[in-house]
Amino acid sequence: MPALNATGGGSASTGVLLEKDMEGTLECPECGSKKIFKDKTRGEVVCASCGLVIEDDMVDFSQEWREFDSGDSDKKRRSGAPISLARHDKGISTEIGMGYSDIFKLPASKRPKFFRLKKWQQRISTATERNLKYALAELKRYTSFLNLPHSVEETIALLYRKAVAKELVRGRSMESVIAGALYAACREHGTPRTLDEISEVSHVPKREIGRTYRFLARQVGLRILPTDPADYIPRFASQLQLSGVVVTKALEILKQSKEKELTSGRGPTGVAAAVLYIAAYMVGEKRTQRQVADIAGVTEVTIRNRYKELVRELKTLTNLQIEE
DNA sequence: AAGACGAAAGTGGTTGA
DNA sequence: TCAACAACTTTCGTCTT
Repeated sequence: MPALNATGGGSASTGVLLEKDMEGTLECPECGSKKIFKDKTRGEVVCASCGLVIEDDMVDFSQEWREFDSGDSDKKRRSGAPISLARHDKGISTEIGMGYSDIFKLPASKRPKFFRLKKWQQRISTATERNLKYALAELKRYTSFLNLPHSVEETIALLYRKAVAKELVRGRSMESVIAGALYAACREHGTPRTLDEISEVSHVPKREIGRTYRFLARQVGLRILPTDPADYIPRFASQLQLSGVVVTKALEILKQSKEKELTSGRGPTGVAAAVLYIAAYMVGEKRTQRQVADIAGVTEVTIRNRYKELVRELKTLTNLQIEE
């Protein structure tokens, strides 16, 4: 008879039934019973019928309890920041001597020891760890410069970790791998950045980023889909200080041109630029071809070519000349 | 004077033999 | 590996507003 509160079913029971999403997923390897309890105070998962401890040392991710003042926060808060892939240690390691305040809490005689510890901690970290630390700091710089959300940053970090694990970084500059991962992740998230933009922050040539990106995508098994011009439109529009009306109009035109197969095989930025140019013109917030071209990273000629095709093929636009 | 237009030649990347 | 190819760029002269 195991001494287990949960089996007793009595008042002293600290056992709780498994949470909904875990229900039925576990089965006692001893007696086959599906009645599994999670004992949060002990940090154990146990079988209700035979008492076997199926799992111990489980991590409790839940918040302790509510805090009402700063005193409470000291006493009760114990779970730190969430783990993040975008930090080299996932945000959970201890670093000796962060900041300066600690030094002055020590008596002068202990200070040399403090510095020695700090130095040795830096020395013993492995090469990959140091690499990751540096790489992710660099990544942070890129994402903040490009205004990318944290979710994208996490994806990039994950991709980069995969690349490191597969030794894909070898023979390539670290920057180019980050840049490639960034390009891939942005496309995955529907928040694409142009190669030009990425090239600018990373100082990696465009063709290098493209090459690394394709290589990465193949090795890690990402599906490569052509970028949708629609993903560029809101961002370009805001950079050109165009209203939402223009965006709506632009997306509408884009939809029509997709149906006419006018977008396939064309550079997505060029299409986005042309569609925006037309939409702005129609709504009465005209921008010059030069302005749109600069933002989109294409030339005026490309915009002209795209928009000539659009005007020729789309009935809704053929009266554009008449409107002038 | 600035913007739009279009022709022509050049560039970098993809594709298929 | 190489040539063919389409998309895109660069450059430049002309036209329009």
